[in-house]
Amino acid sequence: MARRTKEFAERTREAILDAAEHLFHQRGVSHTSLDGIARAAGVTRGAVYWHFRDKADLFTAMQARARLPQEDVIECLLGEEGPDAYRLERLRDACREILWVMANDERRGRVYTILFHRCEYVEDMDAVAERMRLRSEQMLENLTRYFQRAARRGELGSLWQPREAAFALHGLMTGMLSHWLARPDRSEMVETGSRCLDAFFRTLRPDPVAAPGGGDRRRTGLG
Amino acid sequence: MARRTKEFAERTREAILDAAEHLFHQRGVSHTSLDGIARAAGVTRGAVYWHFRDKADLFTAMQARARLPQEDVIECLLGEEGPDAYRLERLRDACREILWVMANDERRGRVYTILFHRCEYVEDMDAVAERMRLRSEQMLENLTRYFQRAARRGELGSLWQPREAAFALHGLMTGMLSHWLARPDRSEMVETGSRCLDAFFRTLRPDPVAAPGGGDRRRTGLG
DNA sequence: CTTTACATGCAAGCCTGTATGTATATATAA
DNA sequence: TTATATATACATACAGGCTTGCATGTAAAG
Repeated sequence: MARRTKEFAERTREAILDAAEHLFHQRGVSHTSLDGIARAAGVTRGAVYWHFRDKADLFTAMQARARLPQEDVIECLLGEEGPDAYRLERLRDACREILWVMANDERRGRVYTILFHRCEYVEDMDAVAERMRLRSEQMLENLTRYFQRAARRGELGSLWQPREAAFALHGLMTGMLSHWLARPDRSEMVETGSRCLDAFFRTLRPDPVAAPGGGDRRRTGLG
Repeated sequence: MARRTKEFAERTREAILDAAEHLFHQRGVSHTSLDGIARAAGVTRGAVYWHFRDKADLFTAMQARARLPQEDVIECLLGEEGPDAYRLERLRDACREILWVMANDERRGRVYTILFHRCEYVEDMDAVAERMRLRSEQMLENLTRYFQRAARRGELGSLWQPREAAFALHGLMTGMLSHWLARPDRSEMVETGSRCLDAFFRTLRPDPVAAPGGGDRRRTGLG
């Protein structure tokens, strides 16, 4: 065959990325050959090498395509203004949504499973590893900033310092994601995960609501 | 060369395991060849194939050699009796010790870094992956049981159910380990990690010390 | 003399990178 | 508008390296 149209080429590129995503997920990154990807995509290695420099480049593109929700969510929250900004409930809901996305969005679930359990962060992947580390630092900073502002609003209890709360939440989320993404059955991921988040966020509050008689635990919504 | 003594063979075996551990850590499991391991150990592939069936077998042996502290610790705690049994402080200290071990015991640190970030849980490694999953489930069960007994002793606050506390602690530990094991510098691992654990465990307590007038947040140490 | 604890050699497969072929879309010029 | 040139989007072919698994030595321990 030969050159089709520009949009056809784009579809080829997407097919290659799809194939890579599935094969990386099934067999792991380093056990997947470019030839295997090409054939799964219905093309030859020529096409792969046309669109991507090498496997690491392909991997990066695959990762970028499933633009990970975390960063966006937090940065979005950090940009907020108004009476509801920096309420802990907002952050908790954002975390809950991340769990939901990972459990229900097949692409995100696959890509993150690959990132967690199907690739080795060495050699040609060390650029990827460095990006992952940086993102993680960035996330910690953003969370810390969020908790700082929440604390300024009186949302954070005296038991927690912003930085420790950030580390704890980040660790908690990472651990839960790692746990469930290692398993095919994610039916209880959202439910159990949300309960953990609820419990954790309740402990962040300044007034832990000693459940006086069984009253509701929501604050009156005056903000 | 030829057959030396039995103990010499054992030393050869250890040398192979040492080499494998370092190379897996440096270059990742699937990017490390048995020939590379053999040469790093000062032998040939013949020796490797004599002692181990294949790479997966070698990997398993390497993992087993650095018998992971977690299981032992928890099972040890679960076997305890007496007035101090099932105090949350005991569990917290155990978690803290795990952090310390990972930061200071080079072998454990390396092996766990490999398990977290240097291998792909697929294909020939799926037996390993299954074991990891089972361990994780086991750990969750043990933690749940511990928190149940702690709750029976009145150590657990009403905000937490044992199962959620177990999930949260497990996630928190996994996340923190994953975070720091991805980085060469673990100087603040124990300190920051311990502060997170302290904060987390304080929130588990039945009486969250509502800081009535701004007083100190530590309990009087009669426990 | 047999078994152990390796070393060495060989065949085969797989994967990568690159070089080269090729047909077509598209730009350009006449 | 048509003819031509060129860049595009791949397919194919080739060389080379790296691994693995096995088969076959081999020297010393027991």
